[in-house]
Amino acid sequence: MSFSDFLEPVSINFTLKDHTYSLLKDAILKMEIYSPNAELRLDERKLASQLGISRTPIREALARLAQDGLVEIQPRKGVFICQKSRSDVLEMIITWAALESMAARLATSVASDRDLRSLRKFALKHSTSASKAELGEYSEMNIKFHQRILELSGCDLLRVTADGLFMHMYLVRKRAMGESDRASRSVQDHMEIIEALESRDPDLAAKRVLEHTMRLHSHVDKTWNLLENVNGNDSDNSKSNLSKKITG
Amino acid sequence: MSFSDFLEPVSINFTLKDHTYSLLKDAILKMEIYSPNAELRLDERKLASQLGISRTPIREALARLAQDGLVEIQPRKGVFICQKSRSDVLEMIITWAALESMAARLATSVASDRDLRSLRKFALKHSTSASKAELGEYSEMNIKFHQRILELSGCDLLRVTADGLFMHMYLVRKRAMGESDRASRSVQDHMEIIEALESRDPDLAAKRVLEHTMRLHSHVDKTWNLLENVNGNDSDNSKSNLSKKITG
DNA sequence: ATCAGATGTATGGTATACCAGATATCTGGG
DNA sequence: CCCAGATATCTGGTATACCATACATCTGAT
Repeated sequence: MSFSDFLEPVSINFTLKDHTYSLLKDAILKMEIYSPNAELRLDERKLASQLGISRTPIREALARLAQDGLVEIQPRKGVFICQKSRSDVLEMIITWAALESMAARLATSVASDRDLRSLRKFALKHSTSASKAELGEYSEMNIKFHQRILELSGCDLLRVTADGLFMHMYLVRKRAMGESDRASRSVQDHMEIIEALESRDPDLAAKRVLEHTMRLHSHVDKTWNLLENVNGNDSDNSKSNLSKKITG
Repeated sequence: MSFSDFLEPVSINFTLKDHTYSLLKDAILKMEIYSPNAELRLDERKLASQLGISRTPIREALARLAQDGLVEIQPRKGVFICQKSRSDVLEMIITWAALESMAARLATSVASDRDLRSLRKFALKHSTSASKAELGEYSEMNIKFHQRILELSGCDLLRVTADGLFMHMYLVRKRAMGESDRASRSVQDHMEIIEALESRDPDLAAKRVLEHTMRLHSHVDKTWNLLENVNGNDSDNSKSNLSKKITG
């Protein structure tokens, strides 16, 4: 074994730009952007010196993050992490509902019996964590369940688009999600969704996913009460109690 | 009137980066990217000299376009305009259907009678151009009609997300859309959608939008037969004839 | 004491130089 | 004539210098 056999290249196609993009994205998603002392401003030069690279790849990464809606670049002012308002979050949930409802509709046609059995098994396995109030774990599995439905649709664009929304939901997860009384209802919903998929009924599956997700909409609508000051008057939106109206 | 009164500033917050982004985006959307002699590669230095600016703002604009999925940046290879495969387009239509169907659902609750009257008037006004086979005009109005429904949902995220899809559809409009026998059916569909909205029936409105858009899916599925060589084997996708299965 | 204007500084916007990988071209041996 | 290896060059990746704006601070006049 010669010396050069140990020299595995660092990974081909590696670019600082892409690396910085993931790095910044993860950092933003992990940080508590709603804590009162959160530093919302990103200083290019500071980031550059912290990461030990120049500003160029950082600026390109920031341009991508801005396109994602994660940060806002104000010309000659600075780049700031975007805080989501209640109505932003409610719109995300609506859009998510639209996508996943369609995914469920597709899944009744294209998912295999094996896939559905696997989904049921997954849901059952994690149903206990809901009752035990292990909310962190449950929340994690909850997301996975929904992502799985998106995957089973076979439509990658639905999945990718929804992933973009989940990313933002992750930002506000601690504010909007996870109360124990919702978890048991959620488990029941999931089972009914699986049954609809198994019965290969596109309308029923779509309806159940829609209703399930719109229950989250109602919940967030009622319980979002934090730091409203940052975005001022946000309570006049006309989507209040929308969930019941539109699910027929 | 003094001299300086004539010196109107160029427009505040103007940046070359943003300007270049719109410029390149429009250029890409307008060009015939499927013509056999289309130049798919974008040369940073060439663009820079053509626009008379440096590479930096161009690179930032390209980073954003890549995030949009309009171009692909291959590290140390080059940046290329993305050609859409048939299955890409079919997935876009599915996702579009999901979004607009939800928009119609919402619109039954939040759109005013006045808005709906205006929509009906708009559809009637342009229904003639369909029969006159003025396909260019009809196609334009067709898009507008659908965008209007997205607007009437009151959910900006639905609208914005769908706009991102329309943008891509624009790229392939000459291949996928506009045959005169579809136009008259389309007009009829539109009227039925408006009726559903006016009757304030969320399920019916959602269903009719879904079926309408999935008819486009079927149409593209059947008629997409161009330049398949660029993306190789693309006919094995399992979404063929999906439209009928999933609309119940 | 207060505030308009001047000045300084921080920070994003842009241009440019240089580096490195990828590809095309050349060249010499077989 | 063909092909492997060397070489040239093209082009994207990165670093850095410089410019312009926005904002803070200072200064002096009222």
